[in-house]
Amino acid sequence: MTSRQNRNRDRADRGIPEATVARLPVYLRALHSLQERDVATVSSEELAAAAGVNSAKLRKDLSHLGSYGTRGVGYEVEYLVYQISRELGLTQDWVVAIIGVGNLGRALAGYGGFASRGFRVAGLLDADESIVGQTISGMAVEHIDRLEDLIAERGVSIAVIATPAVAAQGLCDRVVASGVTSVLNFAPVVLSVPEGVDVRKVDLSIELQILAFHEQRKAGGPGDYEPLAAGDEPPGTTHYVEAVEA
Amino acid sequence: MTSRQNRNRDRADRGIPEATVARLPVYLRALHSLQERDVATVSSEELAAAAGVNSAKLRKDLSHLGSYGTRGVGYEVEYLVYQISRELGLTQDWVVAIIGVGNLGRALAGYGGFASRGFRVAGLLDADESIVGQTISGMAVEHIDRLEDLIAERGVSIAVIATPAVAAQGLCDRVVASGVTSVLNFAPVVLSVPEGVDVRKVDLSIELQILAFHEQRKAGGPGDYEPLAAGDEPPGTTHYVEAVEA
DNA sequence: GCGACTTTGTGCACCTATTCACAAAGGCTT
DNA sequence: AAGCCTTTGTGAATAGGTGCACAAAGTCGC
Repeated sequence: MTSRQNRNRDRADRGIPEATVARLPVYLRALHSLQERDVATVSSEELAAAAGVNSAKLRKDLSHLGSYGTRGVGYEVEYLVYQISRELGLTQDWVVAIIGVGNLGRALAGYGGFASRGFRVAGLLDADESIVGQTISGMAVEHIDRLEDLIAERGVSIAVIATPAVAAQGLCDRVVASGVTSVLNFAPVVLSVPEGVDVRKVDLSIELQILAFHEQRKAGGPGDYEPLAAGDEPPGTTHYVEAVEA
Repeated sequence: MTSRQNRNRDRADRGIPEATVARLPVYLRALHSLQERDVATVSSEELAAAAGVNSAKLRKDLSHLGSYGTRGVGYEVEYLVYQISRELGLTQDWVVAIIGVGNLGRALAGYGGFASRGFRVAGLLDADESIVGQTISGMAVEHIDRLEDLIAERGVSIAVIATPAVAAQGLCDRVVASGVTSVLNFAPVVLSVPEGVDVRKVDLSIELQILAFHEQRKAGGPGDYEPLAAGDEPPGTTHYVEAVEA
């Protein structure tokens, strides 16, 4: 029934679940690492272990792309790499601009994982005159005034915002006004954008806070020792605030 | 029924959904920003807008902590800040070690969002002799050999791994062996840890890949133009691989 | 002190995601 | 060429998360 000829049509093309999309890059990385070790074939069990998920989930995820496995054998690594890459859109080049060249921007500019997966950094921009003109990872930092020109000239399709929080929304607006519809935001603010623009957020401190929550739970949880009897505290007293505010 | 005296007991203490936990830090940030503007009271509608979620979700999330709002009025900002901080465990100090002092490690070391939310960076470690001894954000970089000592001496409870991929698992093992049960991993690998240890992953390139997927969908999606007739490709041919491998 | 108005907290229905468990499929051995 | 063995792909059950819509609760003006 599923001959190799019509596999592409068999997959439910327009409906890959978001949760699956978020895991595909993880599978892809595991597959690349298998490729480096010259592994030609992998079972769902092995690949799932390498990706840190359970094997049923992996198989269901892959089944959304089509039937790329062989029963009794497993998946052909190379073929699967191609199919996932294609589904994620990594077989084409994406032009990225990095806005804000502080430590984080520098880390991003030098991150090998971008270039090797179809992402080409075409511009580094900053507002700080003392940074503009510097060469970072072989690329000159340009002034933020040139943002709109640069997006248009170089065909930027993804903007990475790595600026302080206060600057982020304004820059996001400019970027969106220039036609960019995908933004990766590292600034600790919620960006508001018009319909049709995708924003993904990476927040360093949120992850730490989630860890702290679980760590606290392991140690007994809040309320067990009641650091101060908060429930009896009349609102308006302020002394508890200094515990969390720098 | 819910007098202020027994609010703490009213909340369903041991069952805060994971999805809620992940949003609490976002609410907290929005609340801090309201505090700075001297706003004393906020409705679920307003706070939800500031946090970028819908108001029913916000109310349900907060209801998991207890009943901290007043019908007809809203939530008292200061009180809510305290309750969320306490639930997340931010009223106590967390001692953090940053392992790997490349650009990313530096960015993390200098990130203000840590210090101001109960996270104290107590050590910066690296294996590179030319980095050891340097002062980053007012703190001397120490040699990775001192990892175990340092964790024990300073009571490190959270380890942040910001090293190249190859080094990450080995360092993670050492950190876990020293008793750390919370790890924040920036290296692009899946870390395996024993039961009881929490790992959270932040992956810069995965987020970009997810954006690329959606960007591609906006432009018509894969399969619409069929860059090459992949379904008809016999497995074993390799020319498509160079499209995705650096 | 009362009624109108606002806003919370939540029951319910829906949707998405996860996991189990197994029939169907394919390869390999004899 | 037949049967055994492995592993996929997926139906069905379960769990988890979201959002609507509204009753309950509380404030504020008069």
